[in-house]
Amino acid sequence: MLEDEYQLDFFKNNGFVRKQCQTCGKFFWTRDLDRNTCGDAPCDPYSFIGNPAFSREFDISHMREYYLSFFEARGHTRIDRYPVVARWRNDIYLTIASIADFQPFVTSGQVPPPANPLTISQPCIRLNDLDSVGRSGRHLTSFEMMAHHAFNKRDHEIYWKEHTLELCDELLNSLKVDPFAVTYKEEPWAGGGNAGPCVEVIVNGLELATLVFMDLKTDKKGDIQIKGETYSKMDNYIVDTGYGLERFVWASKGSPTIYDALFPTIVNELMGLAGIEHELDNSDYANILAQNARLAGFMDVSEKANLMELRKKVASSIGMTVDKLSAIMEPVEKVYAITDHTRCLTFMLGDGIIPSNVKAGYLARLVLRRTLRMMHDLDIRIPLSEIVEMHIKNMPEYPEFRENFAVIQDILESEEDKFNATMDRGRRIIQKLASHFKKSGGKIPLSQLTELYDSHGIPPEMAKEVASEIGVRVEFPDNFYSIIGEMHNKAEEKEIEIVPFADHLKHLPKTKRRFYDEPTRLEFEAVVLDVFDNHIVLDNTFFYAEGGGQPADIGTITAGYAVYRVVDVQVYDGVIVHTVDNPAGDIEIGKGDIATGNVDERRRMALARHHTATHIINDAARAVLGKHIWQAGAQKFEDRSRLDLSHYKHISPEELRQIELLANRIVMENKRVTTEWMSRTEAEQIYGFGLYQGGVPPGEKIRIVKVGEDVEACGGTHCISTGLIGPIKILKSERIQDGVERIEFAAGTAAVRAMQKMESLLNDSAKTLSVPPEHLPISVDRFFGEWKDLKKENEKLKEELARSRVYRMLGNAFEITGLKVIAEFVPGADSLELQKIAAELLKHEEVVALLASDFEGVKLVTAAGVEAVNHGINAGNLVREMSKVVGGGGGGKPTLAMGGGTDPTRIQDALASGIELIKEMLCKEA
RNA sequence: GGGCUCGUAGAUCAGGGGUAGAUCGUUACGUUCGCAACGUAAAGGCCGCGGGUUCAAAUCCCGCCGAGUCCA
Repeated sequence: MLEDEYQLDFFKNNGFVRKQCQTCGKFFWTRDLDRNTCGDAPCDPYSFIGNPAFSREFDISHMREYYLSFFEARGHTRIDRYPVVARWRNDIYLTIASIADFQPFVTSGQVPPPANPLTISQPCIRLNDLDSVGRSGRHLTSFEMMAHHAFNKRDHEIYWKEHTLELCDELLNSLKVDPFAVTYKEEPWAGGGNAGPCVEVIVNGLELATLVFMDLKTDKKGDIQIKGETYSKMDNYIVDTGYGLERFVWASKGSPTIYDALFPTIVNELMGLAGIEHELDNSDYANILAQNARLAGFMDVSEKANLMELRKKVASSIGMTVDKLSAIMEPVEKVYAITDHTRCLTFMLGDGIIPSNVKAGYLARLVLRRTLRMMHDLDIRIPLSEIVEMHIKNMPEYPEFRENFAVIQDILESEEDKFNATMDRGRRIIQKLASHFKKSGGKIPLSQLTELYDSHGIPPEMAKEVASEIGVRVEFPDNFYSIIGEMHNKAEEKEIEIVPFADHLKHLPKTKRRFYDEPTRLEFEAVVLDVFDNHIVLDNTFFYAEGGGQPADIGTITAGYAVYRVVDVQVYDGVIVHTVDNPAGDIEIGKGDIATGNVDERRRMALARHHTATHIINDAARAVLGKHIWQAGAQKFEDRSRLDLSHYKHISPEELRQIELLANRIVMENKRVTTEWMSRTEAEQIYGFGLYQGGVPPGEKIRIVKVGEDVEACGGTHCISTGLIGPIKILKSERIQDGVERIEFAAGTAAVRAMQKMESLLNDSAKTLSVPPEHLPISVDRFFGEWKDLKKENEKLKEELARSRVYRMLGNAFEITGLKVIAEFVPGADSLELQKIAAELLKHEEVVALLASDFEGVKLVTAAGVEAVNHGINAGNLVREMSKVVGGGGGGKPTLAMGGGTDPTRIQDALASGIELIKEMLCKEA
């Protein structure tokens, strides 16, 4: 990045000089002529700990208010925060910065900002440095990014670099920050497809703010190179600032760690529960923490090796052994992490994330389980919800969290139960595995540990703990978790979506979608703009193109005498392509022809009914289950529709009935369904982000569909009033992911058909049992019970029969060299019967039995008593040879074996060959 | 969205082509004034569902349903 970018009048007029850092070589601006380092870690240490950077202390809410009103007083409009779950975006799950609120449509210039310039304090969540949280003294998973933004265009500039720096300097001055302690470090910024010059604002070793001047976008033909990417100037350029609220509070207090500055009461409460004496008044103790935070500022402590390094440095600087220091620090660090993580969870759950094993929900569970594990380590035995409640009380400026607390508590409880169940299961698995390895005398190999973690969620630390109780050693490398990461990264390949026939579409104008203006019209005329293969593009159309989980319309396109059946309709960048079915060959329609389109009414109505019904079910589910309900996906069909909802437990049959009833009431109220096009920003401000149930549509204007209480951004076709939907019948619900429930339902004719189908299922079943349908449950129960009883009785009888047959067979037995040989054909006996007989015969040690039946082909069972086996008889070999005779195979143990074949006419031959074989076996033995 | 593991008695699990098992729990009997403990015995299984391979499937293969877990 060019040096010129930073040559500002602000610096020159305010006595700043540009210097190069002696340590890191980066350039920075300072008023202090004697300064030689940039002020940032690791070049300079923290100097605000025990020595606050501001003239007075601020807590979070006062600091936030101070900042926002400061910028309000300087011409900025204050706007409300956005949720921490980035529902308006499909590229990230969590809001990671204030600018994320305005990406992509505001930053790209497509949509005007809600205000300009504006100021906001945006709660953000970043989980990148999870391992450093608690250890470094400064890392947080959740923080508020205070910001002021100005969105400039080439022809309309609000303000740019000069004023941004003026404002920053003025803010710091107003807080009585020593002007000589402030440095502005030059640091080019790039990320998310944009880049620009950037200034980091550092006070007393702590980076308090980042001022980004975003004016570049990635462009393969661009002439500006940064970090291997080429960029070009944008037409719009954006002031993107980020002031760390929590860091401001920390700097104002000068406490040893940021956690003690932010939530002292919660930290103290948890320290107490963990049995730690957290006396910050004790100067020795405070010094350990302060020294730890100062030195941690220099390094990345997420890795174990670095953490050890940190311990050594801190230990030597305060004259303590590493072991003793670790013993003090580890529990303290865990309390800090728990405090931080629970605030993160408060934001996540408060904003409606449902813990799950996918997407944002997985991130919530990740944080949640880390927290539970640490609480377990410290033996803190209070429900998670109690800590979350402390945070909620601490944040009165977020009343929505208190309102949602009942649901949050419920979620946390069920998550704790799930976690405990997983850990119990895990413990048993390890115990089993460990005792297996104890027998073989080895230790548990790494491959087993990775599988344990990957498949069962058992962390290696726990495996080690449990295995050592049994006396089996477990070792795993420090980079265990990165090994897991690599295991999963291998099969990572992204498919690039190719727009087919892009060449044809390039020059075509966007198709006019007339089904929005006249939702009930189905016949229309249009000019043919292009025809290629079996695709037709018109200048306007009433055919709905597949989108928003609604399949395409079908129908016909007619030109002259030629009629074509439309089988698919897709939209590519605004151009609607009708695909027709033409087995005959060439399409006899050309560019410029006038064509008539006819949309199939039956299908259109069926899809519209299901679409409007989907909104109603969504609304009804929210009313019955709670405000956390969010659409996680939807698909409409002609005969049914399905809707995936975020919910943390199973929808009970009773809840399902309530949802169904409520949905049908909304139908019967026959409410008007209204649609209007609105500016995105306005719509978001009026209706909130609940609009984006079905995803985020592009563009400045979005279509708002209101169905009763439900308001969504939606591009689908709808019934004009709810009464037209007809009945709504829920068909089933299933859990498609943890935290996501799917409801399948039918509307209108499809609902009637579905009910008829269920009715006939019932009637058919009832008919088989000759009972009325209402008796089915009782009758089925009775029949099943009787069937079980009969099965048992049958088995008993077979055993009895076997016993009685045995007497007869023993009488028929003939002798071969001292052994009693039985060769019998038992007509109709199944394999189990023969086995029972054989088992009975086996009680006689000198018996050799060959049993055959003609059940389903041929079944054979052979048995040899102990004495017979000693004489060289092998039942397995006998049955194998006999089975060959009847065209099959068999095998088993020397004492008892089974086999069979397909040719019943040769049963006697098989028995004869068995007898021969017995003779041979005895000869061999003799 | 992708990967992996698992569905067997009321519970926890073993078995992994050839007569379905263990432990706990349940019931009965014995011992006891009674209980606990102990002893003896019994009851309790569509081996998740549906196909396929095989003489034979709880076991192998395919599909579905259900549960768990890791990664993005």
